[in-house]
Amino acid sequence: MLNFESLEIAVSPTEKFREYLATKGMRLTQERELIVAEVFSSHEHFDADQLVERMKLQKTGRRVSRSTVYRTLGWLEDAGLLRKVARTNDRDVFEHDYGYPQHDHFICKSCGELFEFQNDDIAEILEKLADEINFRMNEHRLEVYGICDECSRPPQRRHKKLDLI
Amino acid sequence: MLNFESLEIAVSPTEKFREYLATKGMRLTQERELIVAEVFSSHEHFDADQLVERMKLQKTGRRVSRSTVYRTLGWLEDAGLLRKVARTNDRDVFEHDYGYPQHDHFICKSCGELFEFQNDDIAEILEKLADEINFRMNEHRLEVYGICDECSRPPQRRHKKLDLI
DNA sequence: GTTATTGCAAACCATTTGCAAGTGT
DNA sequence: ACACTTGCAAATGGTTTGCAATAAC
Repeated sequence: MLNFESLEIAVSPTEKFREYLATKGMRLTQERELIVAEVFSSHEHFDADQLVERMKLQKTGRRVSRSTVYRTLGWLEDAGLLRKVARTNDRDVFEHDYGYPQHDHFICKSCGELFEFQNDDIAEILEKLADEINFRMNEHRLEVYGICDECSRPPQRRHKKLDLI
Repeated sequence: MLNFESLEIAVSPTEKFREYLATKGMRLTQERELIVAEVFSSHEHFDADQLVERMKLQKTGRRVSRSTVYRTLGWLEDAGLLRKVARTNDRDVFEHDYGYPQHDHFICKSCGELFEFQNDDIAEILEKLADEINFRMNEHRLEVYGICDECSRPPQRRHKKLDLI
């Protein structure tokens, strides 16, 4: 029996989304396809508003409304293509959750920058702890707050993205 | 030289809040005192709305407005007495962050229940990782999602608090 | 043709804020 | 008198939703 699990990256995000939509009797419309394309054109974290802006910049004549962006983000999350990673400036921040390894974030309280890191030991510890209370662990979100290298340096040019993000 | 760090639990939450307020030229009013008392009367997690309700139930004639509750929550957070632990049903969820050991949570996606756990190894691993990128770590938030023991049992009576919280 | 989808504008809702009246010193 | 606070009502701002027009099959 073939192990399709290991093949998942072989399917493009768009294709995976089409499959998800199919299970809901929904269609992969032009708008949805444009959104998936834009979302997966970069690995950067983003929020709904930023995505709306990026959609406006697309050369395609097709305009995508804010409502459609919001609705589609929800489905992309359901489909396992995106996940919310944090909340910055009162906005949900998304990142790719497909074809992208599990990881967590250091978040600079000064500039708001996110730094990804990956560590298997933590997941292992969690498995063990979950087991003790018979908790069926699915996933986790780990945000580590502090001050990043750049921001902890003497007064000089530094990040200042807190209200830009 | 005395180590005051280790004495912090000796000061009551109210007293600590008074000290914080003093540094800001602010007063510990009756309203604020009632709120701190209510907040620290139980170790349960809560959101602003729940606290507003609890304030209404207090036998004191003194009524505390929603605005005051919100404002005070912010200062309690600043003062290090409370911290936001999660977001449930679009609301910020708070818990004690004073005289209470660092811990994290298992969150049941079925019933919404939070289960606390405590593990030093994780913090240790984080310290090491933070060090590698020269990140000055202050604190972290770890939420582990999954299904709790009770909810993973066969169809029977079970938690159903998702929209009650 | 029928059913899903879009964009718009309005609704929602937790949280914040302006401000006049109130309170403590 | 003075400076900080409160409660109210209104504003904010991200996100959601109702609905008539539109597009996909």
